[in-house]
Amino acid sequence: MELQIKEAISAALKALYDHTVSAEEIALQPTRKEFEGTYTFVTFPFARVSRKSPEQTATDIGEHIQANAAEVAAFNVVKGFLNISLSEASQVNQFAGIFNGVDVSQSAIFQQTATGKTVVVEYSSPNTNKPLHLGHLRNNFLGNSVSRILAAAGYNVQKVQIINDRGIHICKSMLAWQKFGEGETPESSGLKGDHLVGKYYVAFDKAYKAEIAELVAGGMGKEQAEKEAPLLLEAQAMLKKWEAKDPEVYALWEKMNGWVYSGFNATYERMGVDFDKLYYESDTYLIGRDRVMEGLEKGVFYKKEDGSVWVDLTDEGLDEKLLLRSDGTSVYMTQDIGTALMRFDDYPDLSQLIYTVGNEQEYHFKVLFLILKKLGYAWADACYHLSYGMVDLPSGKMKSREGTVVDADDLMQEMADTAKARTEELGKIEGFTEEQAKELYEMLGLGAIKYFLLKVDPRKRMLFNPEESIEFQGNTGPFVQYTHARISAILRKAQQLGVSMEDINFDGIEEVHQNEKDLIYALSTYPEKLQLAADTYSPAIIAQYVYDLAKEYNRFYTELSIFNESDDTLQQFRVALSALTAQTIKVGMGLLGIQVPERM
RNA sequence: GCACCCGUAGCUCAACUGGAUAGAGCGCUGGAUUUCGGCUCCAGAGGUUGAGGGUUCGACUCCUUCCGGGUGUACCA
Repeated sequence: MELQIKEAISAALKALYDHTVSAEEIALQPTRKEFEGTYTFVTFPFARVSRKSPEQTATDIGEHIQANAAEVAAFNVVKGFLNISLSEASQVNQFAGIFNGVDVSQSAIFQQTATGKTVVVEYSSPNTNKPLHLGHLRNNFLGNSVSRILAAAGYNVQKVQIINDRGIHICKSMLAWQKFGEGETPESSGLKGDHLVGKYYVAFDKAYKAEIAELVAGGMGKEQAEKEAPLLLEAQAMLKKWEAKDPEVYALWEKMNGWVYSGFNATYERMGVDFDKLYYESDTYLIGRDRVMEGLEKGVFYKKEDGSVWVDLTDEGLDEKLLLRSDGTSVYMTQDIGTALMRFDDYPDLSQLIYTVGNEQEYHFKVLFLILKKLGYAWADACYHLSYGMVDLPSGKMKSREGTVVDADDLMQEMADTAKARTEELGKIEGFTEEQAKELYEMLGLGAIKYFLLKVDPRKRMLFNPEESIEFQGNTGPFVQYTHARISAILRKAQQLGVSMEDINFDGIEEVHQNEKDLIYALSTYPEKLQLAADTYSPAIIAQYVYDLAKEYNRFYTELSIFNESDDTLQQFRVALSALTAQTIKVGMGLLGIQVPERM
């Protein structure tokens, strides 16, 4: 529809002013509510070629397309804005075109052509020393949703993560467990594995602080105390033993990481995210080290007197960056080089590698991509840092040492509990089994938190307000879910009454209500919203769209009755509109990783 | 110090990438159901888009200078 209008305008420009602009280059925008029309064409830029005022230009074009394009029923001009009204028939036709039959899942708006390109999306990538928190939730939901969006837009998507399973942090937990744990296990304590390990990470920190205080009290400087506290030295010694594959340390490391993984897996499952492939830092850091050595031989990097290896990025306006320590051990950057290489080895036809990582690491990725380029990898340009803002609490930043971290497991449970309370109060779930009810609470609770975290532009820092996040009204996940449940009730009733969506005589529809036009328009924009979301890696576009669509439907719903409509064809038409709206909500929410219920 | 990001209604967020009188939600005030699910819908109040200058027919959007907030700049990850 939009394309036809664009073509008509393109033809008008050619006929009136002998000015050639392809239809694709014509920009249309939706007409603002206060004016009559569906599409608006801005003529200011064309006053130059028409050599007339913008108003006159708009009028001329309007007259031309009204005369030549059947879709155009009327037009009006306000200043340089040409507002185009579509004919009733063309709007019904537009819907008929996208409705595409009873199986709404096969609607034309969901048919995206495959790009044939493979994209890898990395997300989550936690450290293995403590449980997941609210920040991880934003990361996971964002990465997972972007994966779904890209897949829907026709890409072959692979979801991966790099697990930071080695390093001083895990040694700290291991050491504390050894010292204070008394053999405690997830089974003996009843704690989830990741929470158990996290408990010892905290225990380490506490004991370490105490040691520092003691040393300082004994007259030592604070900085020195922080470096020389016995516990820290022990942890460092343990890391060296690990690198030397000391059997005892290695066994402990495997045992405790195992606990963490099973804890993480339970959390991921509840979150509804998954991965196609896992990378482990303990596998990739050695590869990175080899490549750094190669780069050194090629003269891309240089060595200082103490043996440490550096890259000089001052020509690019950045600093010098360390790649290998003087003792030959690797740093974060080293392993990231290795990880990138492994991925392009694993996926040779990879057209893009997306890193879902917080914006505090922007500098790191800038450097990483530059290094990869300097090493001569042409695919360095295919790397992209999907950078997102931190999640703040009303009290400020989340700080683990102040105990203000919002735990992922706790939060999900809280949301499900709230969903339960709301449903018991207001829900219509008579006849649900206990299983079904539980499933619903999960769907609503998770829907609320996912929607809350995804509706904000990923790049922006956002505020997590606990009270607001569990709200079920307004711009929330449950609001959209409710709309879907509401439509489902309509569709059930239609089926009961034998109102069929088959063989609708669209030609028999003469008058379409404004609410119906608005709804058709909203449905028709799904493909472009999806494309925009894919291009900008922004689930927020989809969240906004789905919300607007739900609101549009609710307006339609209050304004027009379906089953009291005496015209059978109109009744069918409205049921069909409802069915496609429900499906679009379902698909759109699906892109956010949110399920929608039939009843709630 | 230097680099990057952000600043929009009381609060949380939008604004189709330069277009009309800057829109939603929450909260506040007032309305709507002989009708299919009121977790809904409609209306009202609420703005110098942090401030100034510039480019443009036209600026929340681009340039510039300030102000305020954040992040980064480790032989940490």
